[in-house]
Amino acid sequence: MEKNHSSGEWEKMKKEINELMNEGRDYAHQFGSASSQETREHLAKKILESYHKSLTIMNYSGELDQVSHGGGSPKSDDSDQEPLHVIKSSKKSMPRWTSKVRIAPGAGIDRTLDDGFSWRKYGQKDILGAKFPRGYYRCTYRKSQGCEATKQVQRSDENQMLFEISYRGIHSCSQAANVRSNIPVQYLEPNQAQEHENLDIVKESLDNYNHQAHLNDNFHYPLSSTPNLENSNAYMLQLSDHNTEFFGSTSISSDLGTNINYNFPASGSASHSTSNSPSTVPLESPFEIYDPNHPYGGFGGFYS
DNA sequence: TGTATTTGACCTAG
DNA sequence: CTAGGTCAAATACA
Repeated sequence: MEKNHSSGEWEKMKKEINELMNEGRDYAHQFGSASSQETREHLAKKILESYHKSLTIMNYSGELDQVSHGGGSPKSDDSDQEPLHVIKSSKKSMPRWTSKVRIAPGAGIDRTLDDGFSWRKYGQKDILGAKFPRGYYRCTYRKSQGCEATKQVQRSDENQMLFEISYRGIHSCSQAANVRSNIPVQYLEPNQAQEHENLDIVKESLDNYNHQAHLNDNFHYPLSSTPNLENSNAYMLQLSDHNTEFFGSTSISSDLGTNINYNFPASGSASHSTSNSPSTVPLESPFEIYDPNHPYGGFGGFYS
């Protein structure tokens, strides 16, 4: 993707965005240790505000020149999609966010990685520099309902109990209505690398974002329009209505320590979440630690 | 027998 | 050319 902004302008924006993001991160951090519901709600609002401002800046950031959705998805893969209207829903422009999921000693992987949706594995790939292969999953209902959602599951190198799950695309299948919170709720640990990574993504998506925001002058930020951000998914759905690329990052942590017998990826136990339980995110899962009902939890410091 | 997973080949962006 | 992402035939499983 090309960057269309003058470097001066971009630097300025970058700085502001960075500050706002940091602010949001701090709030998110506090959020993690907040005891009272009230405080958490307050912090959640602050978090949203910070990111709202960031988005506003991005939105404001200037004219967009030519669309460059050259990226697009390579394969005929997308061709089974209905014809697009204004903006092609390229893979790159799909909403994307990442969850870090840590498996708890007692909980099985299946459970831990079960986000309530049904996924079918369609590939696995060794990733350069990563000890473990990355698993590629797509929604089971892709064919029957044309659901484009996909996810990638990557086990962390250092911490074998940690999985990074990248989601892409919004579920348009019938499950979407049933699954309440497919995004684990947690705060993001302050992390330099993560910050940089996120900033890069901000940068990368900026053009796309601006362009699309431009096309949708009346961009409604869900902050006010969604009285109850029941979950981040709802949030994403809204954004996706505007074809806005954004990303987020949440990280789940829990106490752990022991090894558990796990055979990702070979045995495919990674995430065969045959959706029987949309209401999962069970109590014994690590997710419980961070009140899954909390409206804003999913922002975990970085959403984009 | 139908559905899901595995896995090597293939495709494309960078 | 390489690495990441996807396809699709073969295989496993219920």
